[in-house]
Order: sequence, then structure tokens, then C-alpha cells
Amino acid sequence: MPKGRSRSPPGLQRVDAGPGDTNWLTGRTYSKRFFEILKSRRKLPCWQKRQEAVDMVQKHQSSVLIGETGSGKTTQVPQFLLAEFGSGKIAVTQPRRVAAMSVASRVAQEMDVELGQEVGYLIRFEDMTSESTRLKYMTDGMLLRECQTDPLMSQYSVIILDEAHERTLSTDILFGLLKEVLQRRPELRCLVMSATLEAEKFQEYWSGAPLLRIPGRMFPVETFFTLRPEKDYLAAAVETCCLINVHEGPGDILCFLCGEEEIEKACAEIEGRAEETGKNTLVLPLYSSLPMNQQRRVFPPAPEGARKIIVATNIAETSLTIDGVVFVVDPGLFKQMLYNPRTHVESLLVSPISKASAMQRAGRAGRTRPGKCFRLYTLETFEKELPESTYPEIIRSNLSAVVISLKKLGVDDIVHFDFMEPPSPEAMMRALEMLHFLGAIDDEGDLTDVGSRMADFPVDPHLSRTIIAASERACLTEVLAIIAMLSVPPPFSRPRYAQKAADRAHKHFASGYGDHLSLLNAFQAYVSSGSKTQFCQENFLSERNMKQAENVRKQLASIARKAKLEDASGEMLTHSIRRAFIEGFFMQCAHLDESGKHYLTVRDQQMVAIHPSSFLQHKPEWVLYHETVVTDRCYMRNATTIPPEMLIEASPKFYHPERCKLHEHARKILRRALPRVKS
DNA sequence: GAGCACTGC
Repeated sequence: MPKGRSRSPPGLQRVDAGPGDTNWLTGRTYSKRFFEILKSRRKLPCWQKRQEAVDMVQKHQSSVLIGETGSGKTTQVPQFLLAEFGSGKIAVTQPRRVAAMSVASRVAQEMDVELGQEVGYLIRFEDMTSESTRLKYMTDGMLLRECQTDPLMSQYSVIILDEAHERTLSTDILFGLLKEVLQRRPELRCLVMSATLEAEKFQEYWSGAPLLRIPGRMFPVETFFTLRPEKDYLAAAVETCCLINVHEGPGDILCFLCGEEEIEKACAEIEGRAEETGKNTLVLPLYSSLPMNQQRRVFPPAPEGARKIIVATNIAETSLTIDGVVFVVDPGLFKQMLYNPRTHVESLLVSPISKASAMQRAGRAGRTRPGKCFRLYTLETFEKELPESTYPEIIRSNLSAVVISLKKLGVDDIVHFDFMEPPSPEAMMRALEMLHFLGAIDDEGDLTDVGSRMADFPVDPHLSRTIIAASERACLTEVLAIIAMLSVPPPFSRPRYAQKAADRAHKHFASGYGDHLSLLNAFQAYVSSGSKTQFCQENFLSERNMKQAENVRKQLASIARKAKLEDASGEMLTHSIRRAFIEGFFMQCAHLDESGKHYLTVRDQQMVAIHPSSFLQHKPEWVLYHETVVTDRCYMRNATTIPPEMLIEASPKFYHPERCKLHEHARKILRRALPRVKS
């Protein structure tokens, strides 16, 4: 309860304090800075609509708010609602951790409270909330996790799903869950906030929820299209950057490309051309695997008289915002992960962006003053070929993790779950089939004990099944370390200028069994090294990714402890570790074909090869692989040798030479191994 | 013997 006297009347007026008022949340006198910030907050477009926003949420259980860039929706609307609703907690979800952190910190300032007290954030690995927290910014995945222990979301009186237009996997699942919770909790309020379009789609899904549209505050951006389609988007992008550099006035350039390699190539070319023209230009690459200190270089303003040219992936479309950009070069492409449920193969493909993305990219030019956007495609392409919005993640993903977590949340009838965009029946079937193979669901489709324990772990079902198996085979510590390493971006760095040296250093970690055990060697060496920074430098390991693996391992270990999984390191570790992995990956194995040149997967006899980055130096008869990646060929990434008798022992149904459906050649090898099988 | 968009639990 507020202490002291507060002259602010209850309700919405609380946010618009005057001199002498005390903080309605804490009872403390407002600081000078509070009033300074308040002055600028009052100018945000959101501020004009605050009564409407509050009324809408009060009158309707679910509502939609479209707030364009610069409207202030993310920071202001939750404050309005908190002031008006008085009691109860408000959750505001974000797709990304950094956003949850930085917005919470900003709002804490605006409300004149200490971050982590009345205003806080909750993300994986960090809980910056306390008992007094009333406004909680969190990742959407975190709210989903919370539902496992509190399916009615009972601690909240309002739930705001922000950036809903991004349609992350977690947001889409939360949509469906919330719809059910709202029926059981009539007092609960839900507000879906989105930046773009799709308003009707949201309204329709939320059965006619009211809609409030708040304009943004941005500078105009003039958009140009090419007259003819470009054959070579990379060359066209480089050319356009150079032309702007020479012919346009001051202002930084942001150029969107698809991947690391082409970005580095483009940077080199633009730099070379800029030198020829004698322009003072700073060319900077930007992509997520770039070390942090190099990523940070894009933010400071260019030196006096110079121009910054930033060549970036999609990371600059939503995750990072760079001020000072006046020109945007947009080839209209990005890399997208697509999952084919029929073949079970994921592939990373260059695909056209959506109209919504194109608008978002163009908007990056109008943050500080009027800008220009050069689209390297025709107006006709834009109008006729670009989809309205990007395909939601849920309809292009492997659903096994989604299905197991819904089962754990008590959603039994997954097929009739109210998805805004229902995934294909085939994708659903494949996921159920996979979970059945893993023993996570029974013949009736109900979650088994094993499945229930698997769902506690924030990893893919193949991996959580491996964890359960490891606890039964006295190798949990080691398997958790390997899984942590498999869950982070590749930890072995191989800089262009020192590839040989990197390969030599990495050899120290090599295990003859293959990549899983090599990852373990690297992790153990890292953990026990004195100076970790120095160790990573000397051994060409990415310190960022190693630290992340350490975090993941800690979290997994703590979940395992709570689940009372057995953790004793036993004998014959290399044997039991591989045996544990088979439990989760017996469907992801491949055998050498008769010619001894290619591998065939056991799942569908697809031709695959060991990835060149593998530690495996020879071609073992049977390997287990973590994943396949498709480029010009199909590669198995992270592969480990498996003796055939171990496969028969683990899964006679799939590997018994007389019962399995494998090629004759594979059966021949299995037959030879049969006498060695321990029954 | 070749390449990893971007997130999240």
C-alpha cells in the first residue's frame, strides 16, 4: 500500500502526476528525472489514446491494439493498464530477451522505481523480479514455461502479448492456451499488441475483439523500385551502396543481405570501391555470429565527414536498431528455415521477404530524419509476389517439441487445439509418431511417465529422451555437458586467417568415437582451465558459446536434480554415453552403403555424408547423427560411431536383421553383429 | 572436404 499522502486520483490519472504528487506505487516523492521523462512521454502518440486503450481492455476480455513504430505502445500501454487496474500483476511478453530486459529497465525509470522491484523482467537464466513486482516483462517462451506449473496464469490479471505480428512459436501456442484460460477466468484480460497489418486476422481469431489503432511517429521514407528484376542481387546491392555513397547526401546506409559469407564479400567490395572514389567510408558487417565487440561497432556515429555503411542480415530488421540510418538497400530476400515433414529434413533457403518485412526494413531509414529506401525488385514483384506476412513459425517447424509441451500442459486433443494457423495434419502426425517411437506417448496418445519427465527439459525431445536414458546408465553429468554443447551455436571457431591453426588446436579435443565425445572433451577442458578467456583464444573456441553451454548445462542439471534423476558417473563412459544417445536418436542413424562411399539413413534411405567439420577421420559402418543440414548435398552434423550390436540391443524392432525394413546390405552387417548382442 | 537466417525454453 502507498504510504504518505498522494494527491493523484485513482485510475489513469495516476500516470500523469503533477508537482508534489507522490509515487502511487511506492509512496515516495517523485525524482526530478521522473518529471523530465514524463514530459517526453506525454508527447508519444499512445498518450492521446490512453483512455480509449484502458476502456477497451476493461470492457472486453480480449482486445487488439495496433501500434505502429514509435507509438510507444510497449512502454506506455502496460503502465496505463497497471494504473487503472490497481491490483494484480501484468505480464508483457516479448519475442527476445534483450527487448524484455531493455524495455523493463526503461519503464522502471519512467515509473521512478528500482528495476526488479515494482517493474522487473524474467528471461531464461535471469529472474529480475521480486514479490513486489507488478509489471513483468518476459520472453514469450518464459510465460509458456510458467504455464507448466500454473496453467491458469493465476498470478496475472492482465496478459499482454506484444509483437504478436512476429508470430513466434511461443506466441502462437500462448494464443491457443489463453483462449481456454479466458473462458475459465472471466476477470482475466488479454491484450494482443501488433505493429502491422493482420489486424483482421487477429480480430477474427479472437472472435471479434475490438481494435484500437495508434499511429506511429516516424519520418517519411521515400521508396524506389527497380524497373527490371535483378539477376544478381549481391552485385546489385554492392552497386547500389556505392552509388548512394557517391551521389546522395550525408546519412548512413543499411544494406540487407542473407548470410555471413556474402556479407563479408560485399563489405570487401564496397570498401575497395569506396577507396577508389576517395570517399571517407566506414564499412561494417553485422550478423549474429559476429563477436560482440565487432557487433557493437555499428552503433557509434561515424567520424566527422565519414559515412557508415552497415551490411547486415535480418538481425537489423527487428533485433537491433541502429540510429542515424538514412538509406536502406533491400534486395527483398532472407534465409528461412523450412521443415519438410515428409522427409523430416530441415533446410535453410533463401526466400523472398514479406510485404510486412519490406515495410519494416524501409522504416529503418526514417528513425532520425526523412530517408530513402532502395528496393532491388520491381513494384510488380512487390505487389504480386511477396506474401503479406512471413509464414508463422508453427507451420514450418518440426512439431515434436510443441506437441510434448502441450501434452504436458494438459492439452490432450492436440488435433483440435485452437491454433490461429493450424499446422498440417502431416506435420502433426509425424510429431506424434516420433514421440511414440521415443516412448513419450503411449498407443492412446497419452503422455507416459518418461514423456512427462522429458517435457521438463527445455530441449528437443530426442535430447530429453537421451537425458532420461543417461540417468539410467550412470553418465548423466557427461551427457548433460554434451547436450549443452549441442544446444548452442558451434563452439569451434575457425577464422579465415587462421584455419590451419584452428584445426590443429581443435584436434586436441578429438575423440576417435566422433563428435559427441569430442564436444565433451572440449567442454571439460574449458571448465577446468584456469583462464577461460585465454583458453578459448589459444584453442579457437568461441567464448560466448562456451559460456552459454555452461549456462545451459547448469540449468539442465538443476532440472535433473529437481526431478531426482540419478547422477552417478560409472564405468565404461564412452559405451554408456553412446548407449544413452541411441535411446533418443535410434531413428537418426545411417549406415555405409555397399560401395563404402555413401551413407544411407535408416529412416528413409536418404543418401547423406559426414559433414567435413566432423572429428570422424574414417568412415565407420554405422553412425548416429544429431542433425542433417542441406546445402548442395545432405550432411550429417555431429556424428558418432555406433557398433551395430548396440543398435540391435537398443531397438530390436528397428535393427533386428530379420525383422527390420532396412536394405539387404545393412541387414547383412547386422546379421554378423547378432552374436555379439547382449540380450 | 565445406559452410551456419534468427529467436526461444
